[in-house]
Amino acid sequence: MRQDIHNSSIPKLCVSCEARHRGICGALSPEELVELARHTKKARHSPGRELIGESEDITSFANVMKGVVKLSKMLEDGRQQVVGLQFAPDFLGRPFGESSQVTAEAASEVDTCSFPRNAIETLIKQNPELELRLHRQTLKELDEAREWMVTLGRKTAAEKVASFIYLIATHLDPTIDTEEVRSVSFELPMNRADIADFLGLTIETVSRQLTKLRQDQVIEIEHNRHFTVPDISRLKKRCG
Amino acid sequence: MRQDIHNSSIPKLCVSCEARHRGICGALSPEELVELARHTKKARHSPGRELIGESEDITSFANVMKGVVKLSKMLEDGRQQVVGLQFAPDFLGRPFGESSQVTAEAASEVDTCSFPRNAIETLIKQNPELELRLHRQTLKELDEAREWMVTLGRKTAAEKVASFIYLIATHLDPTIDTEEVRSVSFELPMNRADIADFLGLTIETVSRQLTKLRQDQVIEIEHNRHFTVPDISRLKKRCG
DNA sequence: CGCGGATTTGAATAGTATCAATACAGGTGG
DNA sequence: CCACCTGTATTGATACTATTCAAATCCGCG
Repeated sequence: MRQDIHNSSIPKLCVSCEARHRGICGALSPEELVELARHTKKARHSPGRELIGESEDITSFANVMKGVVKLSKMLEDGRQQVVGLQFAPDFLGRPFGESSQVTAEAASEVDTCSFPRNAIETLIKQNPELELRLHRQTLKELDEAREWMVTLGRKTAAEKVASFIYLIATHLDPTIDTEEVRSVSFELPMNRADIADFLGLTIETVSRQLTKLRQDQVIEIEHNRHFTVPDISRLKKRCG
Repeated sequence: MRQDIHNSSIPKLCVSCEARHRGICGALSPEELVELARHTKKARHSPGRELIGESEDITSFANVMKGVVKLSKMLEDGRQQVVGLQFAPDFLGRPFGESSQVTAEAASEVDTCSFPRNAIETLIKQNPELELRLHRQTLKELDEAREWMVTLGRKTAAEKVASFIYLIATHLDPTIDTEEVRSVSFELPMNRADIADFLGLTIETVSRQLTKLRQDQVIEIEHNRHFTVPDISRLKKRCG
């Protein structure tokens, strides 16, 4: 747990929360945190649990505290595309009361810390730094979306799958330095169907490409979900 | 030209500019407009002209006043993906001094109205409404990016090409009502190679799909660039 | 141990890319 | 005015990648 000089003045709820450092709560003073914490509610969600419905009015916002949330869109005939993944301590929800146009769903087990829309809107009005953080988060999501557009539009199935594993590995462990040879190990926060929907492929193709990566000893897989990448730089070379 | 009550107090430059209505300049008071106009420079760019280089420091921002700007990203081996299109009166440039990670290039003939980064940053500090408009623009770009991710990841070549024509038609003429049968006509603001890079296809595939749409009388094409869509709703049905 | 869902593997097919050739439009110079 | 040239777009034949449909295997769990 990170220690601050005045931890005592900070809500218990917030003391060990990453959102207070890298997330939007970093914009808030201890007093504002106390005020916001009065309205927050922590919750745990199982995989598949829908957090925000497509084009649904958003009545509350949330910080992702643990796990991965997938944002997806669907075509009328049922084809689905995952358009974003939110990791802790990302912010979930859309400012300005516009409808979101995406479905947010827990991909893995997810913990959130949610607060009513008007609580955050009141804070935005009195603290411009908060608005700035929200804008930065939007810019980050835009960058990630565009980066992924390159993957969707221009990479082969093999490169897509490699890129996906690379993305997950680097997001779950932000300390990864790709320069030095380094081994990483992690639990995949989603199933093959979600991966396929993220990559614009079928589950079968995803599976085949995973098998190929395993045969080439770029990755090791145990129990379907536990991945080990013995040499990140070798994985990165496969991302195209 | 739109008329305002106090047109006289507004810089000549701005009087007939859409950015003052739907763009970011709408956040500015006449006095602020005057101040900003002191530093602005109108410019015309030919197709292919690079406006912002990838991961280049951005020293100036701009409004797109006419034409279409394409935002693209490239893989090391030269594969390219167009990740966004900016129409008048969209804003071009990135707040917070972060590098942009995308290349902005005039797709058609483009007119811009540009101003130095510190001019806009000064205005942001004194006018929170401007920051809000920029945030909204970012949200709009994020929505468009995600919408396009569905197209890239989940649509067939035929649907992609139909979606592209639909996108261009609706952006060039925002009054289009898809409910009533209506004919639209427009100049494509980009060549086949750009379309292919936007759709994640090859030029040959784009061409074949255009031919098919023409044979099915969903579109008419004259001189390669001039498109007519006799019935928008029929085009929309092909977008998947 | 056996069931059901998730994942992998296999064979056939469809869709898109690639490579090559042709057609077209716009501009140039005789 | 026409022949020519150049860059862009279309069309054709073939190769290859990813999908589809089907079957087998693995895994967690009662």
